[in-house]
Amino acid sequence: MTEPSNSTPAPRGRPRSERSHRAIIDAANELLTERGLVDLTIDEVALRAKVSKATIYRRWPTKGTLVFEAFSTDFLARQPLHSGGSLRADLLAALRAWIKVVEGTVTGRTLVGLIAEVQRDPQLAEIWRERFVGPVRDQHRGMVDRAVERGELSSDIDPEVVLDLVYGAAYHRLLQSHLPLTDRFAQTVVNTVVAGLRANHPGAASRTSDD
Amino acid sequence: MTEPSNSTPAPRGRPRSERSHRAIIDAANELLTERGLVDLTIDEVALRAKVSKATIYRRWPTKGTLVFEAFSTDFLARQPLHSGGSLRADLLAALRAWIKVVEGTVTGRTLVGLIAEVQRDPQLAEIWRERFVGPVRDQHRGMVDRAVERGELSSDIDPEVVLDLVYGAAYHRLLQSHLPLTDRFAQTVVNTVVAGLRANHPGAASRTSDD
DNA sequence: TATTTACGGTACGATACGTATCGTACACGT
DNA sequence: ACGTGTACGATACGTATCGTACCGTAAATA
Repeated sequence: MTEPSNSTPAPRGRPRSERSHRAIIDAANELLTERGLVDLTIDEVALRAKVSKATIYRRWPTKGTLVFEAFSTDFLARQPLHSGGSLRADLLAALRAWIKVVEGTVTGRTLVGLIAEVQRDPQLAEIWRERFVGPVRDQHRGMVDRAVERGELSSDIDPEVVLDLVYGAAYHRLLQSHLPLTDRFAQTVVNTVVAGLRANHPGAASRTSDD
Repeated sequence: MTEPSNSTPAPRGRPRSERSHRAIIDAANELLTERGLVDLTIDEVALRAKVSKATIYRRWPTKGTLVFEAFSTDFLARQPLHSGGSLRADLLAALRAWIKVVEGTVTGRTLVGLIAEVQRDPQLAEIWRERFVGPVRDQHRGMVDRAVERGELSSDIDPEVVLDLVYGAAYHRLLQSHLPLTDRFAQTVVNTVVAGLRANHPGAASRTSDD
């Protein structure tokens, strides 16, 4: 009883190769760049990573979960926090950063592919909500919450709807690709939403100066 | 030269069976209800419609295009025009109608599945934009245009962004399913957007009375 | 040294796709 | 009536990809 009930009881047998893990993720990212999520096959990932298929399936049950891990690590690191100025400035900076990451990029293509995959695989959908939508929205909601704390916004607004308006509009253009994600679009979206919140909730009248 | 160059030159050979066409669409809709788009197979549609697979592929090149036709006929008929009152009233009525059609329904499931399919098949994506996104947006844009004509809105607003805000928020909840499409959500979305437009474009100050 | 688990390699069963072939059925024009 | 052109049902086929099973070997612990 030297180590009574530590979180990891005792690793028996041959441990999983961290090297293989990295090689798989790297190969997946390469193929994501070359072919996109739809035309990426597990067999090819295995070939590229110099790993057997079984080694991949031991770690990830489906293509979707593997791609999710390869994608999310990279994506989340590239979404910086914005809490410098006004709500308008914060939202605009965040939306611009998002557009820069997804517009015409491999990351954007993969994001779109994953959202499609999520609609087809309920198991992936759960992971998606818990490990992507949830955390990202928590972070974004912080911008709205801080505006309320500063007294810039009335406390009776619904932060969820604010996020749905701003990011909903952006995801809409990304997925339907009826119109491009221009900077003018970002400005109009943020200006309209922020103005709408102030007009409908006149509780906090201070801080009309922006930038 | 009795009929010089009529739009249809001359129907040679055996004509395509309208009866088979209907049977295929009906079978597809049945299977869409029972299994959903992902688990619908062309073989089963053929079996159910008492039709050979070749007959299906003669008309539709892929599963996506077939399902699109089965879906769109039904969906578009169930999206009535709203042009009775104010912009706020029109948008709210349209959004409520949309929610009623898609929330927890087979139609909603199929819509989600088609959007996913569109991200995987560029050929379907083109059809989708031309025959669904385009027409639906044209219709919706009419609500905004009429508000400008009535003098309720300034003419320098961008109608596209208005649609992206309202429907983008709605599609966002449908696809990410992080939160339900409640009636309160619909009200808040429309109220915020309309207020934001008025606050940012004070050109037209009349008609503040709603409903 | 025995046990346990991961490993690479590869064969395999299961689906579903979309195409091809065959002989038959149905339209039109002569 | 007959010939031509196309659609039809039936069905076989090749391809693709998935996820699993099995082999003997490698690397860790007890």
